[in-house]
Amino acid sequence: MAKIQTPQAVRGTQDMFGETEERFVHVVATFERVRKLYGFKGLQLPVIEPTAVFSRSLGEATDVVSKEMYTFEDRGGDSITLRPEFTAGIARAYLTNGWQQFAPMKLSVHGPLFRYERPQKGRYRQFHQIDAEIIGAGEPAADVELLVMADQLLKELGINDGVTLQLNTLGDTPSRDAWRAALVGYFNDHKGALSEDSLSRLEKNPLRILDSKDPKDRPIAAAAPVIDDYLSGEAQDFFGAVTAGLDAAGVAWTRNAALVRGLDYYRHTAFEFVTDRLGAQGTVLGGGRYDGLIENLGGPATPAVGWAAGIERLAMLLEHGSQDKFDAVIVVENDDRLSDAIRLARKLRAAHFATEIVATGSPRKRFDKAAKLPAHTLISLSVADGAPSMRIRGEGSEIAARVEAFIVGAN
RNA sequence: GCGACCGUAGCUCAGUUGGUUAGAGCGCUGGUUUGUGGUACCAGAGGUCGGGGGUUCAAGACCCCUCGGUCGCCCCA
Repeated sequence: MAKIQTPQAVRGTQDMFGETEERFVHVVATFERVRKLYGFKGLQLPVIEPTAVFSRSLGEATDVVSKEMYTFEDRGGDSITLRPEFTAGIARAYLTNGWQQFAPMKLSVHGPLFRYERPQKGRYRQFHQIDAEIIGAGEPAADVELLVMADQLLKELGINDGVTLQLNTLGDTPSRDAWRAALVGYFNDHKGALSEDSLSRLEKNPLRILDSKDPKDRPIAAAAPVIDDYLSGEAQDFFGAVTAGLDAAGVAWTRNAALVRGLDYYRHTAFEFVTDRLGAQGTVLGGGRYDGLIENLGGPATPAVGWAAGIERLAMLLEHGSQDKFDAVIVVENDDRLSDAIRLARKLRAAHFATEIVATGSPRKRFDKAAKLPAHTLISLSVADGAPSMRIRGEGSEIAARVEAFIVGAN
């Protein structure tokens, strides 16, 4: 008989288990707790959307739309896309459900996203993000609230060490356009010294030359025109209000004038929490104000601001995975005690003690097997001199004391 | 899309310039030992060396293709 090839996971996907899974869940649980502290409502959204949701918001011709989305035709002939981001889908839901009536809305989501990219450290084809948005709020206080929440989240996860908040403003539309024109002019004057990659960026996405990694581009980028010289008074006031709010909240930040967004719908605030501990994928959490997006989707002009963070990346930064521990492990050292063990386990679990039974394999080795499980209490059931015997070994912790007291009380 | 490195038991890996029946540790199963105990010893199961093709008397080692993994570039909504 021919041996069949064992199926493999799709490239760029992962099966999370054990410590990896526990870290992942911990990030989500922490996010859920923190976002409630700030009054953000939860949202559950479809994973698939009409392709137009993304092609219209991101721009038909961009690489991300043309090359990096999972797009397919369904059986009815409609073009469907696995969501590559949350923001566009949230904006779509806002419009289709008429949520203007609730504006301003503070919303949070988390779940899987899909991008057809080459996997590398902290980058997968199916990845997961937590996401927070405020839609319908045009004032800088909304930006501040979102940033303060992000800062608290990172602190509660214990990964704020070595993470810095980089902040920039892209200005309002006139400011941004003027700056962009000045940059294109400047880079055109220095064409000869730019790297090959940056020459093509000059055609497609000139702002990106500013954060080029190529050492050839660095000095040119460093001397490029800065947004500050092109900011309108209104845009300056807006950015000033954001930084003042952060200072008032005690959130540390640094200005990064090279922090840009490629898409035109971004306005004003752009930010990234960046770490040096994840190789090339340094951004841990990023976002900004996207006042132009909802209009791109055919809706009314609606100011909005938000951020998203990769759960896998956050999980990788966690100090140590808190391994789940059993409250009690019951060892059946003599098969005659199996029923007793089942009865006791049932009682413990009903009292909300996480309990495991070890009753398989060589009876002589079961104790060793059980002792290797992470547990607060180890309960051994055996038969000594013809009489049933139970021994409890606690680790001396408060939980162990409660388990022991419960067992004594229950018998 | 481009580049570098990698792919040998369930896991972590060794395998000498190609040369008999492919190894270790951990884990697993069984036995012995110990007995308020996470010990030690013995034995066993488990591998068509990611897959396909080629070179050779001979390939886990060399060549080509392919599929995965890792890291970087590009991109980054």
